[in-house]
Amino acid sequence: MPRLLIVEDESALRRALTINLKARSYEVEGVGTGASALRAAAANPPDLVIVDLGLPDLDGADVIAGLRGWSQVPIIVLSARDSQAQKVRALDLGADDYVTKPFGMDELVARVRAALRRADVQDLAVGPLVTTPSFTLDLAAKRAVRNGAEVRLTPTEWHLVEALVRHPGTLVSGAQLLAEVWGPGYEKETNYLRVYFAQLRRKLEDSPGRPRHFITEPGVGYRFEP
Amino acid sequence: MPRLLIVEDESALRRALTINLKARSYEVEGVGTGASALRAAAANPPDLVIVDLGLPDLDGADVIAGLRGWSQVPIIVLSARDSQAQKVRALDLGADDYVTKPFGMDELVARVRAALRRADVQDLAVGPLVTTPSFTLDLAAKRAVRNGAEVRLTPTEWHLVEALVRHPGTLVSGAQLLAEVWGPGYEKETNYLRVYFAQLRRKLEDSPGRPRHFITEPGVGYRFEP
DNA sequence: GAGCCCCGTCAAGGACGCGTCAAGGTCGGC
DNA sequence: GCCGACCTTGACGCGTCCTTGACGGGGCTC
Repeated sequence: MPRLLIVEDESALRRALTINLKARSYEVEGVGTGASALRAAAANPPDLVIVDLGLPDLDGADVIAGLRGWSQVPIIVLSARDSQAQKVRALDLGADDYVTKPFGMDELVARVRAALRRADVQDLAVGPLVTTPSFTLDLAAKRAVRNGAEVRLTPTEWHLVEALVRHPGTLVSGAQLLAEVWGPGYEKETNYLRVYFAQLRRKLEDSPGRPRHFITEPGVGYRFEP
Repeated sequence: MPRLLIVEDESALRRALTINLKARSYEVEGVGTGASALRAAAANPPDLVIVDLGLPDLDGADVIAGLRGWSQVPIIVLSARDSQAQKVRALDLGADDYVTKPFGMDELVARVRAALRRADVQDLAVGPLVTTPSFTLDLAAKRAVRNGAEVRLTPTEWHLVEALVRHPGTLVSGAQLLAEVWGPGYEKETNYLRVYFAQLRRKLEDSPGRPRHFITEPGVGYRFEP
């Protein structure tokens, strides 16, 4: 479980980040000032640091320089959109990546994962890779591979796969899948599920007629078997 | 790949310099004393030397004099702001350029490049290079080369390339690209992406009709394939 | 064993997204 | 003030994807 250190003075945003990353089972420590960030990093070295460039005491760039003095830990910078110069300087000082505010949570998580992967840190948190004997799915990169060849999935197919794969081994009701992929109000359109699961099985299963991974539980819903 | 020798007693700064210059694929050797600097330069002549004037054993000026006794290697001096006299003396002794502390990394890199160019050292190591079988991109220097010829990209094209290339192999959503290049509020202007990717492909791809590096994932976003 | 329900399959239509081209419009340099 | 480079915007054709309907089969109930 990788440790993250978040340096962000705005407490609302810090809280939101902490909660969201903890929900993805990272270990998270949040601080509000540059000085405490350097102290915290020294006391308990994190696997990755997220730094806001606009801090009250030190400049975010000073934090990066301070860390880079002794540590190779990956650093992701949060920056306002209009501070191009600051951003460049942060990268020059040794930041690994940056995210422009405002940003989506999933985007930030994707960068965190990528940075940890580059740094060769074991990222056990909801790995983007889903593997079965028949195929491999990379949910983050939206890539599917079967027998060494890439398989193209349409957006709706991806959405459906994601909704199902998030609960491996357990059963998901048809209504739940419909509501998640097509939105509330589509709970009755079980047709969609039939059509799309047929396509998914044709694209991913070894013998679409006898699916081994996308399994129908008659009268109840569907189940993903890794 | 030019070799740089860094002479700096403050270990945090020495490390920061080393890491940052290595990141630009220079070969870097760092030492902390004037004596070891002269020894290192004699053992393995560098293409450029960066010297801090405030050293514990020898004065930085002595290092310059020691080098100039037998070598024309370019020398860049790091000096505190208030030591004007020291600075002049260093230049008199044969230093080529100086940078006043505190300095930005990009400034130092610029001087390094300039000094190497003046010294006619092949400076191939210009920053983060992105290479594909069809073309080469130098994001730092904003240069694109295809089939040996330089290709001009407009500012927006560079911005878009940068936003995409930062995640090689993985998918970037259209909204994300739009927000990063054109700013928040432009997430719906998918027109821009179509127009600009068409231009990029025409400028960089071998067969723009069948792009191999700037790939569209229909309904989702775009992907850069190195 | 007949009827019903649920599921899988197939095909056709229409909608949507993408690539392409071309025409204004804006900004900065000469 | 003119010219060129660049950005924005609209229109059009094409291909893909989503939706929808019909059909058939298997299992369960009666």
